Amino acid sequence: MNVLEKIVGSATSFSKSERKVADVILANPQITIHSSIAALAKMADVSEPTVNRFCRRLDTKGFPDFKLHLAQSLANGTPYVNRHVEEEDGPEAYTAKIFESTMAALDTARQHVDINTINRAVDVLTQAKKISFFGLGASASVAHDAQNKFFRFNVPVVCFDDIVMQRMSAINSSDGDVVVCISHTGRTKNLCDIAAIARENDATVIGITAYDSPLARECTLVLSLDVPEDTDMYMPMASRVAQLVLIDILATGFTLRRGSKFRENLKKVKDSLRGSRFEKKDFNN
Amino acid sequence: MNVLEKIVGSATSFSKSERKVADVILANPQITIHSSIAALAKMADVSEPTVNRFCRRLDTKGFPDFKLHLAQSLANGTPYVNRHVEEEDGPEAYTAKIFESTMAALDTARQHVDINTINRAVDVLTQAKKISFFGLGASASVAHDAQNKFFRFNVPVVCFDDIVMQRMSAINSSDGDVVVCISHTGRTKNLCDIAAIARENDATVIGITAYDSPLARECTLVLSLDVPEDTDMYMPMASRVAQLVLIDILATGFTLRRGSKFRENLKKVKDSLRGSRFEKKDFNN
DNA sequence: AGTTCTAATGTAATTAAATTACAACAAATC
DNA sequence: GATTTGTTGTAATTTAATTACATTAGAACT
Repeated sequence: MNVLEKIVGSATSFSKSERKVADVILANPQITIHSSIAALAKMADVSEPTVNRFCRRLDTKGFPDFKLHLAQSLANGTPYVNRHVEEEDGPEAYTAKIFESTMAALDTARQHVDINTINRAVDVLTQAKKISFFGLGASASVAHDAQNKFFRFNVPVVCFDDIVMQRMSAINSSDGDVVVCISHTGRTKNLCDIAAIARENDATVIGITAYDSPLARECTLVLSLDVPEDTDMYMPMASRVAQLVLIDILATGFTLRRGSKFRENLKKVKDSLRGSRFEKKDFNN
Repeated sequence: MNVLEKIVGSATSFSKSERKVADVILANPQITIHSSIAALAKMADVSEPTVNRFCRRLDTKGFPDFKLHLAQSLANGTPYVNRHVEEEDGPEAYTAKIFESTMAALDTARQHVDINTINRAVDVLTQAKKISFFGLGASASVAHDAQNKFFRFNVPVVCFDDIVMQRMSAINSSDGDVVVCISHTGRTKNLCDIAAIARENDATVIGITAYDSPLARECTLVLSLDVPEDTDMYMPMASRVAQLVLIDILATGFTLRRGSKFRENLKKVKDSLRGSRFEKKDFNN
């Protein structure tokens, strides 16, 4: 919890003089961080030790330390806020807002994601005989992306964005196979069925979906992101970015688990593209 | 520009002792902000005034002021330097690093993106008779995602991740058609060809690619993101997230341009999914 | 209402920290 | 090799923050 919030939060437990200090700080936080304890004391019309005591009450070591925390609060506060796009926004406004709310979403995702589950998912994936990525609608592109990452690892990977193929694939799965079901809401009936079928056939099912959703119930392992989606636009935006980052994390975990020798393989995959590309030097003349 | 970046940036202009100070600070920024000038001087094995001069060189009022700036830099959570995944990172470390470097990438993308071009791209897209999204490899999933967004707008949209189809589609394009080519490097030969073909057939070609790349040359409009990609993992990660956000921005711009009546259409598309989903109430009992 | 106790606040002294002025030194130039 | 310029450190000074203690205000109890 940042200091500014803490000041507001513990407002009731302040004494009269501490109140005065709090008010001055909240009114001019930016000035506060560049003031000495004497200047602030004068502004709040209290003595210097009162300011010092105020700082200590907020679990800081003293005034300088308090300023440090305050500075951090101020820096943190502004950047990543979830701002909604409004009807009258111009290109500048909506561009900024979408970038910022996406970053905000990633920030909350980072805080909510369960490292332990990620680790277990990586475990499961590294030991998989075959990995299947299933997604529908907007999540289909996430599934494709996942396939694009994991096929580089020289593991059998498939990706289906079609219920019929998914269903057939699920029925054919067996012990040692891993099925990754991707769905933001976790309420798509067909995908729930498919997860159930895969599990009945002894596959390990990893869900990249909402915690406490019907799909989550069907999964062996649930990777939940808890990203607040801006539904004003009726399109999945931030949630899908978070899903992709999660895929990146799983893929990274995978490569790290495999060790450095394996990483050379990845380079080979990348190098294989050379022929199909313009080299930088070709272009610079 | 934040202090950490500034330290890295002005690395060359430092003297020998200042270098020592910079190294110590970059290595333990968190410790630095809680140290006195004496402690830091000792760590860097220099005198106190040297540290002070170092602070002043970075346009701060002195050491305490420098610590304030440093605290703010750190607070942003965003990466400074060396947020790359290391061999020995555990799940906690690599998860944090990937989230942070992705957010950092979005932040730089936001700063570099040209609003004017975005606006023109939205113009072009709203007036398109048909929109085609082309991508190969990792960019294919971005193209799919774009299709998933734009088809909701009731405009003819196609998406191909296959050079043959792309080529045929490009040849058949005509005045009023918009082709969006997606490629991080902008050096994929086949895609450059396809962009050229589309333009020869009077289509407007929008490139989501690197500025100053062969592909960029072939495009009518270039949306450049300038995201520094961490190539350690040999996989496109941050760049692709930035591309997706850009797609979100274009889609949002599109809906805003079309006005509020149009937005009701979007809701209808979303509502159409209802039958295929578990309702929240169904699940809660 | 008066007394006593406790908590809150301020004053003054102390300590710690940062900055300045200046001297010594190293490296570069003539 | 001398001189100049720039860099670094030592010691003195100044400034800021903290502590110890005294005072006051307010609450609780007689």
